[in-house]
Amino acid sequence: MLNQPTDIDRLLHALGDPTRRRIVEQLGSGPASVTAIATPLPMSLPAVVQHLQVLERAGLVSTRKVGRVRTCRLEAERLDTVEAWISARRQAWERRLDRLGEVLADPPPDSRPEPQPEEPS
Amino acid sequence: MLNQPTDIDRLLHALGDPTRRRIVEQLGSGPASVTAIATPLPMSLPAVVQHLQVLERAGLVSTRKVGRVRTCRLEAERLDTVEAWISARRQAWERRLDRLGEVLADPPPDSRPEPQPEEPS
DNA sequence: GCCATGCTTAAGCAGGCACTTGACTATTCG
DNA sequence: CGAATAGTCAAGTGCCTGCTTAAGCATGGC
Repeated sequence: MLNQPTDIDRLLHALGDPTRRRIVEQLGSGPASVTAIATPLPMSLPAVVQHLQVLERAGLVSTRKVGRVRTCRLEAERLDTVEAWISARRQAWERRLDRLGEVLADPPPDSRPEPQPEEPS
Repeated sequence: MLNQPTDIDRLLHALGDPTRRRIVEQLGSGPASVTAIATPLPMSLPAVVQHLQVLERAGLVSTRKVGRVRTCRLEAERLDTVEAWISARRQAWERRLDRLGEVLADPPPDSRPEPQPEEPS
């Protein structure tokens, strides 16, 4: 944990907080100012700004200040990164399960790779 | 945050930690005992057990103790929950962008729903 | 120019989280 | 029966997080 956080790290951590997910969902219906985001939330404005900074560091929202109002926009493509991470792993596991299935369906006499822990009943 | 954590909450929080993701990835190549999981990790065994508890509360791994060895198994379907959450939101946003695209392509004289902040210039 | 608006900055605080060590229990093996 | 192995439990530590309040600083409308 003394390591600097990676990309997927910041993403998952940012999405791990319910307040931030709520912000993300609200931002899904269009860009909004900081106060517009903060108003429905049960906390102070600086707290919301801190959440927004976490989301921005994760790349999930981009902000732009014009005049005295900062407008926040959702960066939806960033979710592709998360989805990619998930489906990559899922595919790997499914391949493994497929191979396991083949072995179970047609067990050649000595192709057990590893003494898998099997309960001896 | 004084709220009790929801399902997706526990999932995203569990996956938000690099050590836990590493455990998940290692478990992707088959079930393993606690010490087998702990050995490659640069921390004490109790620390690993605590990570495993977080993963178990999230439903991402299930464990089973037979004799003195506890075997941990990955619950891959749990990632479907995360993927579902993501793609549900993404679809909603894409629908919105589609509608926005339609409006921009063929603007009927009075169907602007909201004064959306659009950068001047 | 003046006041309201919209943020920003700084400091501080409570609780959570990721660890540690040390002592203990339960199982297997020689 | 020991002794090694596998995990458990409890307590404690330090850092990180999610807040707070209070003050400050621009911008915009009158």
